[in-house]
Amino acid sequence: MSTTSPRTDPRVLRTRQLIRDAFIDLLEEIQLEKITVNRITERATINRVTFYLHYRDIPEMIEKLADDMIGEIHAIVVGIQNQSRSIDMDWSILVKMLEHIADNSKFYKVMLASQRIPVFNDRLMKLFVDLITSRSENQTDFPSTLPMAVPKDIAIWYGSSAFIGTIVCWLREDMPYTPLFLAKQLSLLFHIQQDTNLLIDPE
Amino acid sequence: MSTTSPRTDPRVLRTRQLIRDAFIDLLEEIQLEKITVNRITERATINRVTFYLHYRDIPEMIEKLADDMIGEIHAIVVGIQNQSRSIDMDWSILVKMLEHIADNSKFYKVMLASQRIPVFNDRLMKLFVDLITSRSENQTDFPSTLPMAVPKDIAIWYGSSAFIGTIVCWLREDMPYTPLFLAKQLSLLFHIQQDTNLLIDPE
DNA sequence: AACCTAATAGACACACTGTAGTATAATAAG
DNA sequence: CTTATTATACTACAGTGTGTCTATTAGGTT
Repeated sequence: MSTTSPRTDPRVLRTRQLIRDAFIDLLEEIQLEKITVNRITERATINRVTFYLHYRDIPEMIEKLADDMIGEIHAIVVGIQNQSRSIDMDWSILVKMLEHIADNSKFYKVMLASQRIPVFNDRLMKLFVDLITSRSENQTDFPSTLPMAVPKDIAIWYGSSAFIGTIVCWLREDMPYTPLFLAKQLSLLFHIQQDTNLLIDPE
Repeated sequence: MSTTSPRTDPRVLRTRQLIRDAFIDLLEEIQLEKITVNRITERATINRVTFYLHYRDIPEMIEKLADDMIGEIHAIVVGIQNQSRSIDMDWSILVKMLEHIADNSKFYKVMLASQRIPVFNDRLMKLFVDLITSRSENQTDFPSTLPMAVPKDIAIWYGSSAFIGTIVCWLREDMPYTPLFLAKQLSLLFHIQQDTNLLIDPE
């Protein structure tokens, strides 16, 4: 994303970090609607015009911030997928994800839990949907016939929403459980759903 | 909420309806950030100052709109809870809820699915959390011991998020299933989770 | 040292906000 | 029927935020 080679000027990185920190800071204090470019640059101790050298406006800046953070999670996912193809691949992914969120809890809390940034939620949702979809496709040991059959897309909506929603609640309550414990519970709840139901394709 | 006796002046109701319709209309077309009082009143064919006679600003207006709509859902819930105390009480509630959402799909789609309004999501979430919480308390036929035990709060987070998230996805895809069918699937997925797990209290 | 580029400073036109004062029409109360 | 109240309309204005421009300073790279 933005951590690639073409951007090496330390001044640019410094400014972006200042803007990011100022924004997250403000997001903890005031409503998103009340946050202005004025306030951000004032808090970041940079010139207002400098902001426009990096982002067109606040929504675009938010999008870029989301890009970066989702990029980091994505790197975790593909990293684990490459290093181990074992049965509990998705389990390790979940733990690493929650640890990453815990490490950046201030960021995630405002972007996801306190002042909700829809773009950010969307990106995470897509990530989970893709993950669960590919997981169910690679799954050959599927229970074939059961009394109840839930359309695949509904089951995926259900599972993905449940994951993200639970993480959001966990962040809101200031992470009362360890990432490892929560990952265990989520895994438990999710696999019950997956294994008990026959997922049928909508077509 | 606002449908009570003290407010009978038809002019007030008319103005509020105009504002509401204009807002939902705009929300379908442009980003929430770009919506101004100017645009709303222009679209509503009312004077800009009139807006301020009803709401302090746009966030407050959104909050009031959410109040009204959540009030309607709440009325559905308590209505059914009073008329029937049967085993499938929560099932009837779910169907009626989804039917209500389908009836007001334009409103729900923008407020919940396309342009996310966090306040609205929060209210719905609280409603579901309360519903599931009271449901699990009144449940005497609980499975007592099972190999896995998930803390009650996590299970409630999981279930509530799953419900709302699934409804949101359903709205985004323009309701590809009937309310009745979706209610059935949600009920299925949810009861598997509830009945298979021993929910333990955090204390 | 010379060169490039980021960041700053000040200014500008423009849009939106929030509030004030006044006027008009409809409703409610006597 | 008359009067008080309420909702809305219209105009105006000061304050603030936006986005852009130009010229200048400072930092980093070679």
